[in-house]
Order: sequence, then structure tokens, then C-alpha cells
Amino acid sequence: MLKLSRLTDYAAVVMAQIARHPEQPHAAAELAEAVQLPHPTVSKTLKMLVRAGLLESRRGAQGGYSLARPASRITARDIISAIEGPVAMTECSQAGGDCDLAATCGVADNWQRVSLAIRTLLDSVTLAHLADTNPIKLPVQLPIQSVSLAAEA
Amino acid sequence: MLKLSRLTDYAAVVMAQIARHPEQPHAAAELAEAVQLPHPTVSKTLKMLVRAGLLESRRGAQGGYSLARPASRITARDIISAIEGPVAMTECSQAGGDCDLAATCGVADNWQRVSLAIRTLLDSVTLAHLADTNPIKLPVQLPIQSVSLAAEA
DNA sequence: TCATACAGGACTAAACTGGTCCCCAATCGA
DNA sequence: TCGATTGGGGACCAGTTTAGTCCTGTATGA
Repeated sequence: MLKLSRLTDYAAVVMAQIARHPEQPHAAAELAEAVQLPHPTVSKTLKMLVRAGLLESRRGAQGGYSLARPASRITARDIISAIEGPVAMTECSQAGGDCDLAATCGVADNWQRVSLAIRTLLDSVTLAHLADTNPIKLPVQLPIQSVSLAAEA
Repeated sequence: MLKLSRLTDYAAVVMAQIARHPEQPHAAAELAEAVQLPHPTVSKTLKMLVRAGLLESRRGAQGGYSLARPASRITARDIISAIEGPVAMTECSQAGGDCDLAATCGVADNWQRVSLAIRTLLDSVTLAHLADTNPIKLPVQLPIQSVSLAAEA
């Protein structure tokens, strides 16, 4: 399915929620309520986002979480890799690909290219985009169709 | 990680192997040998690819697997969805999204757009591309950078 | 008619994911 | 200074998914 994990999904939703009210910090409990998810789970997600440097936290009364930088400078890839680790379609498309089947694989290079394209795509989508509840109508599909990997076989 | 399952990876490698010698059918055992993977696992993968209509099989002596259509008309998305089911980043980006959090989510639409872009990208990559062991030098990254989802926030 | 090869599915072990809980540390206000 | 608030860091468990194996059946062709 090439699917995001559920926690990643939560992360995006929560980040978007914060992005819509970036002024004051948001307590985990408040966010969980706003987003209708169990508090401990939201809390866990928030902690991961802090560790990845996407959120900042303040303890104590009136504390909570806020964006570490403007929503327009946080990308979808940032969020995904905060929760799931580096975006890579195959083991060997990560750095230090130590796949011992490389000799017989014959496909690795091209998967890496596809991975790269997806990373680039995810970099072009920011939290500001995601948080916008009334977004543009599918403009994304058009430019991508013009991508050509090589001459037709 | 947004990663492909291992079986999907195998599927791509095996398909590429077949695509390089499309004339005669290939027995599962022969492919397993060529690709250095355990026979039962390769066999399982091949069956899935047949069921998805990407390969054709012939039983009996001199039987084996061959492409159901030319490699240039089999896409990376075909292969991925043959093994993993439809390509969708989130539950709700599949058809019939029955997510009961839709009200508070506020991100679904945009994820669906991203999903669509990825599907389109994967459609533009064919088995012929993947099977080419001496591929082009990263042309894919450039056009994608020009994608704009919306005005900068 | 027999060896070859695929078809289908049951089954297991291992890994991962999602989710919960607990105790500690920091902060703020009374 | 004390106590309420709020995040930090793990440990932990249960359920699901994944990868992999194996077995029995069936079609094909020499």
C-alpha cells in the first residue's frame, strides 16, 4: 500500500492543528481533545515530533507545544521522517545500502531514483499546505505527468 | 519509512529478470536461482503477480512465467499494487474512505492529493525502466521540483 | 504415463505497531 | 515554598502483519 503508519497520520493532523493557531502553546490534552484521539497516543506522537526538532515544548502550567519554525518551512517529509525514519522505498535506497543481493538485483538504481523523486515531492508539500482546510483543486497531478525517466522502451 | 514490503521488492527484481529475456517462459526455480532468493518465496511472489494479471503462467514441462504484456506497458504502480494492494498513503485516501475522524482531521484532502501525485509518478515508471541496468542519470528530480501545491503561506 | 511446474492455501515464527501506563522533572502561580 | 500543571522518558503488552515454508492438487508435454 505504500502507506503511512497511523502515528504518522496522527502527527500530521496534530501538527496541522497547531499550525492553525501558532501563537500560543498547546497542551497535549487540549490537542487530543481537538483531534478526537486518545491522550497518551497524541502525547507519544508529540514527543517524537519534539525529538525531531519540529516542535518545541514548554513544561509547567501554561506550557505545551508549539512549532519550532513557521509552517511553511516544515515539510511533509519532515513529518514523515520524524515518525518513521528516513523516507526510502527499499532497504538499499537508504544511506549505506548494505544489501548483499546487489549483484543480482539489477533494479536498485532505479528504485533509488524513484525514492528520490518521492522525497522531492514530499519536500514540496509544507505543513502550511496540509493545514489549509480549503485547498486548491488537484493542481499537483499535471506537472508530474510530464516526468520522463527515460526514452520509451 | 514509506517503504515497500520485501515481497514487493522481490517482485520488481523478478519481473525485471523476466523482462530482460521476454521470449521464453521462466520456471520459478530458474528465476529463484538467477535472483538468489529462496524458491518458495519467489514462487509465492510469482503467483501474486499472475493473479494481478501482470504475468502469465504455463504449467507442465517447459512451462513457466512470462509477461502478460510488454514491459513498457507494466508500471511500477502495477507491481506495487499487485503485492500490497492499492497505493494509498492513508486509510482514507483509498476509495470509500470511511474514516470517522474526518470531521476533526482537516488534512485528508491534501494527503489525497499527495497520494495522487505519487500514484502518477509511479505510473510514469515502467518495468522497462526498472529492468534497464544502465539507466539514465537522475533526470527525474528536476521536473518534480517545479510542482507547486499552492501559494506559499 | 510420468516427470515437470504451476495453483492454492494452511501454517508458523518473528517483527512491528499501536496503545497504555508509570514515575520523574520542570515550570508557574498562590 | 508548596502544589498543581504539563512535558520527558521509558517499560510494557496485545494485536496485527509479514515473511517464509510446506503440502497437496492439477495441468502440460514428451
